[in-house]
Amino acid sequence: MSSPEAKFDNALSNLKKESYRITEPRKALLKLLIDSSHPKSADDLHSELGEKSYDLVTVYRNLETFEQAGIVNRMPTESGKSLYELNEAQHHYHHIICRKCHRAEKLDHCEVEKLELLAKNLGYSEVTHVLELYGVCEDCR
Amino acid sequence: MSSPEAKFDNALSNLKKESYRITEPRKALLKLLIDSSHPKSADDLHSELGEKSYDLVTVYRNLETFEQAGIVNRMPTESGKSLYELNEAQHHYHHIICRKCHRAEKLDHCEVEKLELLAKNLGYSEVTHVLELYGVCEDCR
DNA sequence: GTGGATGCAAAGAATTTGCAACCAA
DNA sequence: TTGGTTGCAAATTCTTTGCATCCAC
Repeated sequence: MSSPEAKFDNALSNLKKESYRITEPRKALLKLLIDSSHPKSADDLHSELGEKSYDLVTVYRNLETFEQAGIVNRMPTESGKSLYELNEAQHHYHHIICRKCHRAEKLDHCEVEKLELLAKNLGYSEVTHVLELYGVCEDCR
Repeated sequence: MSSPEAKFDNALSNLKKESYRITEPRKALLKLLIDSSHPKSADDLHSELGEKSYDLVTVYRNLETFEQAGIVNRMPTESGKSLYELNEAQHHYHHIICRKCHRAEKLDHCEVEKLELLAKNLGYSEVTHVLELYGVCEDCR
């Protein structure tokens, strides 16, 4: 588990590796993502940056850039909007998302390897998966 | 494993149980869903009904009704649109979806019970999950 | 200086809502 | 008959695109 500073530097070097530029909006977004305890939507991130600071379009474009640089993961949700979180390559996990308040909480463990193997045996390549659990949290009940 | 006719009758009785009415568009949609070998989008279903037969809005509204009656499952996908499939309570499975042609194929097995238990222990109720695998199929490679 | 990045406006795609006409029970 | 259902139009929500300006390298 690395420090926020290390994560930040690591993300910057990933960007440089793909010859993306280091800009103010990108640095601000990265810091936010690194400090996030749970996955957030483009809109959440935009609000947290301060509505007027950078355009929502810039947030979307950079999240896409980050995804391509392997810095963040995008996960589509039941509600139709996507959430983004830092890609912590070390360990793979999923979330339980509250249907009411939409907060997401990490769940360690992932047992999907068997299914991925099955898919590969069926002839699929570049296999990945999206797994999210939904429920109603104590506070919302 | 029940026959298409049995599935149809079963779906109708589910609708009646919740005092939803049996209408032509609903019957047509149910038949389509029962005959579907893979999950489909609202738009797919609308096209297959014949563009002009029933309104796309009606398809959306009825898919939502079906979901509430427990007749279909809705699954959000990577691309942002949702797919619908008949809810076959007997056995639970997931799909591998091709990133190029978007066809979905069933995968038997599901090992997510452990994660659901974890979520319940964290205080969540009504826990369900969405799991989809993505890859590129042989034909698209 | 030059090509990638940004902001603003506008377009797009999927889905939802309002309301009058309609029809299943 | 009457309240659920439908169709049409329009609104919403999330996300993407076009284009002129700007700035990181």
